[in-house]
Amino acid sequence: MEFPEEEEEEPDWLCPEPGGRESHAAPGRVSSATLGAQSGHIKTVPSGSTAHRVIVHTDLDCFYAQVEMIHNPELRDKPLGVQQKYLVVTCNYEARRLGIQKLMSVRDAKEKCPELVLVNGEDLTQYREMSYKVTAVNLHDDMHIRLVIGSQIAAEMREAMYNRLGLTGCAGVASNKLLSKLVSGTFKPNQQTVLLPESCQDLVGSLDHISKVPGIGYKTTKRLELLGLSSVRDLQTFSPVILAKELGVSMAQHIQKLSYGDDDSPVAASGPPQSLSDEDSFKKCSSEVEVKKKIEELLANLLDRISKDGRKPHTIRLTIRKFSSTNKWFSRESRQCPIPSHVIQKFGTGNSDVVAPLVGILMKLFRKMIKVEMPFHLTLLSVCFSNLKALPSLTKGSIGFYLMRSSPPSSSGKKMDDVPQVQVNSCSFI
DNA sequence: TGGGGTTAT
DNA sequence: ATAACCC
Repeated sequence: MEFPEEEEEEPDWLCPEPGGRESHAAPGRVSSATLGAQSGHIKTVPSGSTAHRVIVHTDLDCFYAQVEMIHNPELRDKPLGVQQKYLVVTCNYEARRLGIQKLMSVRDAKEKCPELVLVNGEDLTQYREMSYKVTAVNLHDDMHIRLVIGSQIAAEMREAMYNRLGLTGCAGVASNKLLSKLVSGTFKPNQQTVLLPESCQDLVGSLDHISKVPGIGYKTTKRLELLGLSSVRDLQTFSPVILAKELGVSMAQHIQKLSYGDDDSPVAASGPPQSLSDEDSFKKCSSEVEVKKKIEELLANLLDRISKDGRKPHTIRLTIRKFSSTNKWFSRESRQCPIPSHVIQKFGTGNSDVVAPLVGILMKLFRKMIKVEMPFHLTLLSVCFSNLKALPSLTKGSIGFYLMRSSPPSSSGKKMDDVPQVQVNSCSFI
């Protein structure tokens, strides 16, 4: 029947943070100049630590008594107890100064403090109502705080990008990936923008066409246009049932959510690329011999890059684009297959062991798409290595992995001063 | 529109 | 394994 409360002397190893009351930081656009200057101390995080969360627990002071005082302000400066049956279940701090404790009997309380004012707290309705409001405020303010912190992090990321690489860029800070991407370009060179939750609908509404929604590409746009949809509003208000008939339930739900700015897709750390490819386009390629020659060029290039990367591909893919006067672009076809394990082994060593078998595989893939006894006309060839697997010992989550330069580890001649200038296990923050 | 790249089915 | 999507 009572919200938990904590009653403790202030310990001397902690101190209250100053000024919670007046700190109404307003998120909005944040100039990098404003944020460039904050500084601070260095936190060291043990490698492999899972300490990446900040938990804030809030604990209201004598909740029931506060609610009563809000409803009847005259009680503010008086000792007040909230009574349920024969118990004073909680009381305000004035009453506590006078010796009243939680769950004291009414008789004991009156004895201790005859001036104690008692209100009946057996009907929980007003407390429940206030409780709903508390969670709503927490939700709202939590978002607010996250956005403020997000804008500081964005500023730090841009600072780091500039200091370390000399690159400038924009950033968008919002409650999900879709929105942050959409808002990031609002102010264009080298600025950042925070999207307030209230402005979310204005943002998606400001898009002049469905094709501007990230996630709705060329094909989907065409299909939506056939349904008569062109504005974001059109998509928002379109019948979900009919949309699902056209695109399937999953796609329909997905893009309709996007049209409202809803996006629950998780953020994934990107790290190094998941595939490496090389492609070339040309006016015409129509004989098997030519194809083989092009493929050998592409492959040589890729082999070079993959050996610098250090990882080994387990899948290989060949992509072609056939000439066609209508539907001029984007009809690509591809075939892929696993790379035999005995070929994979030979990757780090001199590449020439690997070329012949791979060309053989690629030509087989080619013949799966093109009947070579018939005339053909290609305008593009592409070779792709994917399903890249790290060498042993360099584990994919490790810090070293992400700090590693693009050159492969070499067994000889690596001096200690080649090692990164950055302290590996210290992160500077806020 | 070239040369990448990732994700959904 | 392949098409669709994105920048």
